[in-house]
Amino acid sequence: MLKDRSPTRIQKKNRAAILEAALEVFSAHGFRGATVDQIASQAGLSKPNLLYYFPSKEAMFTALLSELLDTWLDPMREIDANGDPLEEILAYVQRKLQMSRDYPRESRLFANEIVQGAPRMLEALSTDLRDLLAEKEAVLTAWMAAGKINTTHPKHLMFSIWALTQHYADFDVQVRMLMEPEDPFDAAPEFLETLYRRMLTPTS
Amino acid sequence: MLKDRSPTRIQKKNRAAILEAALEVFSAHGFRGATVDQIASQAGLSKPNLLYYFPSKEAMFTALLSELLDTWLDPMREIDANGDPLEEILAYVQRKLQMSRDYPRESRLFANEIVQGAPRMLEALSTDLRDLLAEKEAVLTAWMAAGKINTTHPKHLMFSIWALTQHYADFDVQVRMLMEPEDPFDAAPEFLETLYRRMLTPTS
DNA sequence: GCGGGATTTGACCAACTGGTCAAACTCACG
DNA sequence: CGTGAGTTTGACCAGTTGGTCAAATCCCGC
Repeated sequence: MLKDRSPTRIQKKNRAAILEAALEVFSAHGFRGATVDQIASQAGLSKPNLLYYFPSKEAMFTALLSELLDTWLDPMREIDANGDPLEEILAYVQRKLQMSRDYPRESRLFANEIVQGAPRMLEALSTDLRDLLAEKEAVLTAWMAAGKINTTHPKHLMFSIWALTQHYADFDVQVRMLMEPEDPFDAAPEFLETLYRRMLTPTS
Repeated sequence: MLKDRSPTRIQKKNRAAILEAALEVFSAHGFRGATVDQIASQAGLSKPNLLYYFPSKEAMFTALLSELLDTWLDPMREIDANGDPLEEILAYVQRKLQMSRDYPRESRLFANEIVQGAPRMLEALSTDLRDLLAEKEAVLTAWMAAGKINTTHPKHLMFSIWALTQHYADFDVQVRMLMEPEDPFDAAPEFLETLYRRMLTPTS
């Protein structure tokens, strides 16, 4: 039986290996489509051994989600209310795009879950994400009121950034198929910078 | 045994009921997550009866995809090379947004499939969608060359329209959760019109 | 090097799932 | 009507899946 003392060396290594394997499999097949056997073989462990470290498949999934959500929201946290408004937003867009390039599995994990109604994630989203969005929405609104950036609906502005950047990770196969042999990430940064610069530069 | 003569009244009704139920269930749970029993009970038929009309779960899914893909691409087909460039694009964005509002299940069906690598759809996409995109890309390029709209990467422009409009259907739960009690579709049309107007209006 | 907790696993189980099939039922039409 | 094709289904099957468990093995501090 696994006690909840401070984790041993082996526990740390195996839990990490399991979560890494779970990310690989869950992001590719969704919760229902993934099997514990797949995760086990991906992690190089036996199925009963996985269930020694996590009480259930569900527990692996939620552990993975809560471990990743924080990292996933970091680019938004870094938006600095005291920086130059337009440059702050453009930098946020680029950070988010970078996340799609570097961590597409994480993006697809969340996408899979939300498309299906986020049954296991809605609670986390409705606290962490909601609070963070409210905070940054206030920053955007202040910038708009001060005439630093063009006025628009701040929430839809944020949604648009998420949609555009995550699209390159979530719909990767489609985008790559339509762009081959080019790499979508070659032109995407410039495209998005141009788009948001034109969108937000104040028309004095 | 089901012959491939012209369909009887009953065949038409039941095939339609099955595909409607399949759309409901597949779009909510993905291919792997959906069960034939679920589809059967949603359609008000018995499981063996479904398998009388379709040889397998896979066949229901692919029948559904090929039936819907055409409709899904219609808004893009309607882009008129002889219309006013900016207005044509803005109208396309609105048609696509309307699709997300009126047919969110279709959007999520495709999203589910593409996020997971589009294993059963890549072939259709790589012919129908690829050809259509190539055609409309040429139109966009001509408009840009003629100075009718601002110059950007035409493929990324199309991707951005898909990403932004489908986001409201695919991530519906998240968007609604963050906007409640407002309806996202109230402000979305205006937001997207403003965005693409600013993005594409030629800077003479 | 040994004792006991930590870790690992083969064997197993019950539930579920896609699919089959023969028998029953229904319906259109002569 | 009656009859044969079209339609429906209860019972069933084999493979898969999440999860259990007792026994075996490993590993660390003494």
